Amino acid sequence: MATFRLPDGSVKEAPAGATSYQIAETIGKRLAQAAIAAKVDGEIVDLNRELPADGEHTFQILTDRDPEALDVLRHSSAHVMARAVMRLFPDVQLAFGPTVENGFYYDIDSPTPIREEDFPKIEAEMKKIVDKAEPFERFERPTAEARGLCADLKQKLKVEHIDEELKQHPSLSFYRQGEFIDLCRGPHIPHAGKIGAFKVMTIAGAYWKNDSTRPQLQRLYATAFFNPKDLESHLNRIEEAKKRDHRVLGKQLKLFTISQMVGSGLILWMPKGATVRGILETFIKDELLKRGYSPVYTPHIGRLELYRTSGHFPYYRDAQFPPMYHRPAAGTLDLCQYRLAMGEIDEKREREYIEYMKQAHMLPPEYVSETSQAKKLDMVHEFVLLLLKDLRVNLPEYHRATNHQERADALLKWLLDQEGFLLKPMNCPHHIHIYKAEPRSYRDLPVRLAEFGTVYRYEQTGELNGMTRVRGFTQDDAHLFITPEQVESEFRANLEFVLFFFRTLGLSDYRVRLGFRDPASTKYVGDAADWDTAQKSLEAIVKSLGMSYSVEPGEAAFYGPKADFVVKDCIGREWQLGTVQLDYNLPKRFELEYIGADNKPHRPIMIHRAPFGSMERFMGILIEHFGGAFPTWLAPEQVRVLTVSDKFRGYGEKVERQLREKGIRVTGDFRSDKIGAKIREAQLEKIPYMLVVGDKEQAAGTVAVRARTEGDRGVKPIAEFIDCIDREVRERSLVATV
RNA sequence: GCUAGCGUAGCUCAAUGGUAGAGCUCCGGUUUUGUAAACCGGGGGUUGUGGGUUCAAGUCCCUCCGCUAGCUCCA
Repeated sequence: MATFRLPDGSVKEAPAGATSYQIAETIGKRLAQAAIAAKVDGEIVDLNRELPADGEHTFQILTDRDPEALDVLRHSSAHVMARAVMRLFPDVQLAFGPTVENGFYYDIDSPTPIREEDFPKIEAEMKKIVDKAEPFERFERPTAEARGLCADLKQKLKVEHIDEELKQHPSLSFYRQGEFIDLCRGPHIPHAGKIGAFKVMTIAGAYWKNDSTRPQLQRLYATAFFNPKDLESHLNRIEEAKKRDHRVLGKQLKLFTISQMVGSGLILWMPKGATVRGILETFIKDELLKRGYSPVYTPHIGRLELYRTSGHFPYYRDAQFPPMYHRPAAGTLDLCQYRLAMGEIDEKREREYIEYMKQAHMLPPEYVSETSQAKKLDMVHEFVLLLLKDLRVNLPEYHRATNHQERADALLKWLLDQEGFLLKPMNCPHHIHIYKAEPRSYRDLPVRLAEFGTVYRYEQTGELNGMTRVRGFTQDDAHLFITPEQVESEFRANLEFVLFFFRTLGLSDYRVRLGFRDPASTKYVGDAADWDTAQKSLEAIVKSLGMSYSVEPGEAAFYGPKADFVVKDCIGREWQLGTVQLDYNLPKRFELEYIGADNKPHRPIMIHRAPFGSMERFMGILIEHFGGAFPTWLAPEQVRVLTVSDKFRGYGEKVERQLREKGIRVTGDFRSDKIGAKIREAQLEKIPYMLVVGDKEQAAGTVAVRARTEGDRGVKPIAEFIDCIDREVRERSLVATV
């Protein structure tokens, strides 16, 4: 006999073999009918799973009112969708079908591709399944037998998954629903009839096991709810959110544009967007000066050698605009040098190199088809010989070299003489050279160098997205050079700095991510001890600030761990904004020093930080955050003067002039339109204040104030309105106060 | 980069394989107006690019470019 404690504190006893459903029945018939699943000792289980035979347990019946039940419903819906797809598409291979934030998906490999026009068919088939309300039945098989069952069902991906990851389990569970059997951990709803509403949303590609070297499957996204009303309101919410899209508002409100001619991912800030950005930049600059930062300016390009030293060029070669060399041949030889220097590489790196060569339009087919690494390197070598001859480059050291590494070295030596330049992908190497420009004493530290630094990265075409993912952007960047004792206070100050900005702008919906090193990956530089030190102090600081955060291995920068502030856009995608990064590695690479109190040289530690991240991305998120309706202190146009008829133009101009003299961003609409039309236009342009002037106002020297959010605010003397709006701006108020 | 979808006037969208059209914007005029759209007229297009099929292509097929969603990547 086991005892189960319910949420209300009451206790139920159940004999061995009893199920959650049976307990629900003892509580009430209606509850049993409404039950979706049960939660036993914190774990969600099927209603008809056998409960523990003895001991004391916590127990809860989940109904459609529990958010966790919705997750169970959606998981079951994924099975229903897969079942429908299998009926409609022959020889379908199933991969994974988990739930996600607002629904679920199933990864599918089908010889005939699924397309959007197939959705109605799939939904109709799903409806048939839901209407039949067949139960989900769980059964277990020893792992070897389970593998056999998957093989019998011709589910190759499931077999592969068992072989790769599930082998160590003694047995595996399946769920059967009618003719459909799926390897699955569960839990599930009792029967398909519980699915009240569903909709297939989109189809997209997704790599098997999220690995770009594996085959690409089709990911079918859908959502499901307990009742149709919830689905409807979910779809409405999506529609509403889309209206906040910064790409739509940016166009409507003339904040920014992107021209194909200028280039993809390159933002053209229009006057209104530039005004908002300028205000934000001034705001940051003022705050930085208060906090002991020194402004610097550095150029947009730098010598390639600089980025070879920092590691940025070799690490992110394929994500950069191609290097600039005076000699066209140098670019080609650079690629060959890169390959020779890598030597024999694994399949994954080879694939990356091939991708990069494709990008450079320099890929001989025989290189791709060649399987031997040694022969590939020989081919590159032959190609170099050809180039050197054709281009009349005299390189005796290359010819004397006896192996590919020596050849790579000889080429590199030549390349370094060629004075290649790179559009800067990062500001840090430049700032480092300002630090290095003079001897530093421990008394000078921290040195805090700040710059709105514009950087360029060649992002993959599929990644480009409005202002949030671009190829040229300006970071509100700064680099701090500090002693080990200063790590904690400086890091803490920076996190507080980011929080201050977010608070000022009313950004409260963010999460903090601690990006740590993935010990299994080779992409990181520096020794493990430095990393451990850095990661431990970082986590301790974040913890002491009382911030909630998640530690994510593999999310670190290649030179150090970081704390990122992550926000969501209007369609739920996450973007990294502010970031604070701890770096023990670049100071080593650049041999940075300061003279300590002991009169001996010491190595400083660096902090990279950008509270906004990039002006472009931040602006994009801010547009969505405010729905394009900026608070008065940020609004590109704060006030519009509207004349009731153009008889009052003279007075309107006087009001406009008085406001402009006080630094208020104001325009006048003196056209011969009706006042209603002018108001409508100003409302649509999301201007915080409209001042209506006509007969009465002209006579009394007043303005009739209309706030965008509040409507008519009554008549005020001009001077009083100026005082009010002035205060609102100085206080950086997020709401209208006039 | 990959998978799927989409590219028609400055913007939002129409147009069975058969003469490219509407609303807004813009320009000219009339109107002189009191808190979310006054009226009349006009301009505007090699239907993203290049090729193909056809008596005939915005529409069907191929190429490239761009955009959208997702995946991979993200210093």
